Amino acid sequence: MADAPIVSDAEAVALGELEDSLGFLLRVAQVRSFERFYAAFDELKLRPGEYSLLWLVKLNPGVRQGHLGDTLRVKPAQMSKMIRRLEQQGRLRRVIPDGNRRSVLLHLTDAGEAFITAHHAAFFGHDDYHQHDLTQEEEQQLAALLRKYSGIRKSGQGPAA
Amino acid sequence: MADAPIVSDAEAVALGELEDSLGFLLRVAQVRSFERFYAAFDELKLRPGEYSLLWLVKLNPGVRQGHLGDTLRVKPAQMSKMIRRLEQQGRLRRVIPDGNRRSVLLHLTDAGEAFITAHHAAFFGHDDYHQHDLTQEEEQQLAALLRKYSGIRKSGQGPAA
DNA sequence: CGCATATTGTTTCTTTGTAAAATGTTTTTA
DNA sequence: TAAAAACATTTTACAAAGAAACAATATGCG
Repeated sequence: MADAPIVSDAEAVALGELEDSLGFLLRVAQVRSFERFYAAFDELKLRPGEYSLLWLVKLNPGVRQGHLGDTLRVKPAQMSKMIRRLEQQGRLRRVIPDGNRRSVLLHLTDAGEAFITAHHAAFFGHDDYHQHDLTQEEEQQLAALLRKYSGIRKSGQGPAA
Repeated sequence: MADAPIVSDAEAVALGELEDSLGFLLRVAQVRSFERFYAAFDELKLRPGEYSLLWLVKLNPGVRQGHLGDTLRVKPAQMSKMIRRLEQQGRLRRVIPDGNRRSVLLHLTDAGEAFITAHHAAFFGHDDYHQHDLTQEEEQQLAALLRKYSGIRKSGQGPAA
């Protein structure tokens, strides 16, 4: 069912200009992405944002919680819940620094490190959870266009000017 | 604030391979799309799915509610609420056909037609609510790649085979 | 210093979305 | 032609997401 066609074969609904609407297409693509994610990671009880969050903590040890939330586009209230959950799972450690005791700095536990390593290939690798029909080149094109649409710059690359 | 950079200028969070993750990029792009939508249509009290739904009813008068839900990837329960809301707004008419009295067929009211016409340009046109930096060619490329990712075929175009 | 303002996260409350059961209708089949 | 199964939508109950108020800490300024 995950790969069933969007419209029934019987009588398709005419889309008209909606076929070219980025808002519509982005929503449909994300629903499809979630379906594929859950199909792949269901047994792990992994939620969509969790691996990404842990991944960023690994790459940026001691990052501040709010700063991470800005990056992942997760609102503070939700961030709070996610962090507590990951802490209870024993994958994340919260540190209140003496320098600024309002803030929370994040570190992976050993279990967190192990988790990231164990599922790196499933999340990022060629047996990626995205079972789409894009060629590797198309996938890279799509990623580049989404970054531009969202205003995300690749690491090395500064502003266009 | 809608166009503020994703990460603070101060110290960017390293993304690593997440920069190329379609799952992550699709989510960020959709959040950005919603921000832009609300910025443009706030005063209208228009919700993201409503214009699309009315648009499809205009193009497919008498379409069945469930069939429309499949197309828009909206679950039945939510579909029910959206339809009732649009009916109360006086833009949509629900018709129970004699042929199959389980189903609900949808038609626009005159007010619904007028609404679609009035905001067509804002939703689809060149003064589109998407204030992105893509060229027109890039926008079409992005739309095509999203369709392929999602398994949506453009109207004229049958299966690849 | 001492009060006003800003920062950073958390808690609470409301809204939105989903899953499961219920309702009413149609089709199948024994 | 009843009983059973399938279908299309709605209702209900629950879970996830968002907004606004709250608590704690830090900074600026008289």
